[in-house]
Amino acid sequence: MTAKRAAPVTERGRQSRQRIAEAAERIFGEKGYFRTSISDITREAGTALGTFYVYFDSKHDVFVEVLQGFARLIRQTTRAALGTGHDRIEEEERGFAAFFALIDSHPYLYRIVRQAEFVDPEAFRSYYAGIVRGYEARLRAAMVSGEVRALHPEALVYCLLGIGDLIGMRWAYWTGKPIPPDVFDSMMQFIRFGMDRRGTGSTNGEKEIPT
Amino acid sequence: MTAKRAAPVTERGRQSRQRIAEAAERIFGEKGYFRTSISDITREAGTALGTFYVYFDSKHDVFVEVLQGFARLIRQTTRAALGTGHDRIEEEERGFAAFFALIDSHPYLYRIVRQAEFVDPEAFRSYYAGIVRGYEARLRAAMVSGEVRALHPEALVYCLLGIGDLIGMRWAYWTGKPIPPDVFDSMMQFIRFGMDRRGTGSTNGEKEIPT
Amino acid sequence: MTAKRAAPVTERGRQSRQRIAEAAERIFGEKGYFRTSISDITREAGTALGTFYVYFDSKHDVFVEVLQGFARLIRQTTRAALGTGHDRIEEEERGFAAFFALIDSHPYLYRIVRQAEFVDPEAFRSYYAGIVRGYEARLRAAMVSGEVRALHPEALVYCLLGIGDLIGMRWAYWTGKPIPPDVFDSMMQFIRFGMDRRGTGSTNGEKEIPT
Amino acid sequence: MTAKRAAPVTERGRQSRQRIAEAAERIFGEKGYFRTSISDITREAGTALGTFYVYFDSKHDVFVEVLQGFARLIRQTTRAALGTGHDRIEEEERGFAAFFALIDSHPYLYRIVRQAEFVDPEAFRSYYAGIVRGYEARLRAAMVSGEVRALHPEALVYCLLGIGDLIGMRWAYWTGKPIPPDVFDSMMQFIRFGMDRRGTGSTNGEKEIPT
DNA sequence: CATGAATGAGATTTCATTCAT
DNA sequence: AATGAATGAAATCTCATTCAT
Repeated sequence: MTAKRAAPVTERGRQSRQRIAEAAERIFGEKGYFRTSISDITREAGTALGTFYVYFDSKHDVFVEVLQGFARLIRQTTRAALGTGHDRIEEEERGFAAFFALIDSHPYLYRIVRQAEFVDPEAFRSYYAGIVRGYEARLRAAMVSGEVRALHPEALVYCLLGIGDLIGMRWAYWTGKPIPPDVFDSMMQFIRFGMDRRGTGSTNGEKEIPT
Repeated sequence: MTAKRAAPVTERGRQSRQRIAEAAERIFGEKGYFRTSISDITREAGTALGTFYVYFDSKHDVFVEVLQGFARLIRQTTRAALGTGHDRIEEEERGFAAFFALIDSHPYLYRIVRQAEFVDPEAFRSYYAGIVRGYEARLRAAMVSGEVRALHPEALVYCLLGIGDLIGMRWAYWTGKPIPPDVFDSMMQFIRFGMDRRGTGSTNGEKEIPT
Repeated sequence: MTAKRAAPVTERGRQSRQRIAEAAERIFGEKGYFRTSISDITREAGTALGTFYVYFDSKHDVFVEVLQGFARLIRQTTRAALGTGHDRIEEEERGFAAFFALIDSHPYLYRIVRQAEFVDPEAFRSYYAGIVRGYEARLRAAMVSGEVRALHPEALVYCLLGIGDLIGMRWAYWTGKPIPPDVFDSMMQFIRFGMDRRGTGSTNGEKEIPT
Repeated sequence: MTAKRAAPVTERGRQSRQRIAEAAERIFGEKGYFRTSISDITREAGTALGTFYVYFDSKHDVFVEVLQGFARLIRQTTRAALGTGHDRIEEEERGFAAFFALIDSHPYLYRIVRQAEFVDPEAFRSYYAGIVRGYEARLRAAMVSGEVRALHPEALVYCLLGIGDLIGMRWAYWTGKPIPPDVFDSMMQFIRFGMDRRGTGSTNGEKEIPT
């Protein structure tokens, strides 16, 4: 889809393409998109410069591919956490834990997402849109079942994503280590009280939620 | 401070320098740091290319200056909201409102902050550190007075900043319009329940907060 | 050695690199290092500007390479004159003749050496050091065999190099023609009496030479 | 003569001009002509950039002035050594000693001369021509009186200048210290035997000197 | 006289991309 | 498929010089 160039047919070709894509991921993560040159990528990949253009049309092209790969990965990972908890809040907790574990094991990819906004705003928005869509649907369902309280479900999604983004940036990304448990607990406490309807029992006197 | 070049001595020089800094702010906001060239800036400022180097050492140099200017602005603005509410939560509300109004009137600056991470990670972190410091101190005070609940005050700060960041991105920055009231209300409800100790009365059995 | 850029792999690359190095030699000789621009060099070489940077890191880089090439050439040439004369003085004569012939056929290179001092003092000194080392060793040997007189062998070497430098500058380089025979004879007479122990027999009463 | 700009009329102007000329001398000596910018000079002089052009037409202009100042100085210094020795050789010795002392106290000026060749070949040659003229005349006189032997007086002058140049470069300029006595003695021994007719008594069978 | 702001031509360098082999 | 040489547009930065005050 992304690459207009012909997909490799031989096994050797497939390997070359993959080596380049993986090298791009590492270098983008290390130096950032704009400071990365094609020859940085091919040097890392151990191929000749020209080989890049056998498989990709441009630097932008490979960037988008890497970004989409990460979007897929993040969805798979968090989705895997679904259905494992007793209630919505527990699932949130597992989802966040899975997300942080992902950042931890793929710090480069995290950085790639953060800069995608400036490389290709369009791609960046659809990255978010893809995540938000499913997330919002699940929260709405939980609202219906009375587990979750929110005046504006999409706003709630962005609140949650924002929390994950910055806690992840501050502790996982900046320190290069796993999130400390007390930080995680503090964050989850905040989230639980913020969204859990039953946990607090306190919706008395509030404006009613628009469906 | 930032610029090693001599500060302008005459009024004319002062004006030129400012015209360039303001032009840089606009262009960085529009095109992003990496896609902006010095000659883009001077064209916008209406000066010759060389004039840029009379006042700044590099593109990076102006960028940091602009970033620091915004850091100052954001602190002034949010600080102005302090002491105007009856309690901590009300002050949070006013602080967030002030922040969103700021993004609204300076969308370029918002974008500049978001990309600072890739331009100069060091400057980006100190930008955050400067904001976090005061914020965290105020929250700790509110925890002492029993208004606010948090297991880990710094984590709470990053939760709140994350919410502001993404809600601001999604509604103020992406749409170019003020935050819709229902989004704002939903966000504030989430925050209020998340951090307000008294509103919920439910701190029973929790780990005690480290001072 | 000098260039950090990868050496050319194909024959075509080898030729391009050499064309550029040779063009640089000519232009440096004509206009001087500082007045030469990279595009002067590539224009002379008949390549695109960017091609220069495929093979060299900077103007300084080629310069040093050209200088080292000349150092090699000068050593080879003068060394070829060795062992052809009956005695040390005759060898000096042949050495000087060879040196002047070299200047004559490579006036550009001569100019490059003279300006190396200001381009790269370090490289300039090692150029001299390389020449002095062998020269001094040969003179010491001739002192042991009683052919040559000198209180301080290294000083003698610099005297001889100084003579060659300035006579070469005045007659070969400035006039663009071979050294006139009478000038050469006069110089050699001066040198012979200056250093030949047997020719004069007059070391009587002098401080003894430190071995 | 050199400066086409009006000579300063006030005392203040005279001082400004001199401060700039002296600053130029230092900076040219330190960084070399081509790496020196006008603003380097005025910064060192403690004046504004524009002030330079009140007194000089160009960088080249001030360079030539500095060079000529040194030419004057060197002639004065060596001439002062004349008439103080019993014979020509003794005068040579004093002349060389004076020259080396001069380099020692003005290392910058020495460097300026050496690079003049590449800044302004014309000025460089006349610098040499000015020195050679008087030098050669004195040697011819000494030849007539039978003190000195040379087949080609001008060649002898260049031999002597070459020796002074390189010995000065190697010991005075490179080391930044006075010439060691043994080096000086060795050099003078070489010169004495090389040119002194009486010291060796050996002009027998030589071609006669052209007057 | 002195100043310093302004200029713009020109130099160096990078790099995405094309292409012949 | 793979290579690496070649390209030239574009970006950054410097600096001699002019000029208004």
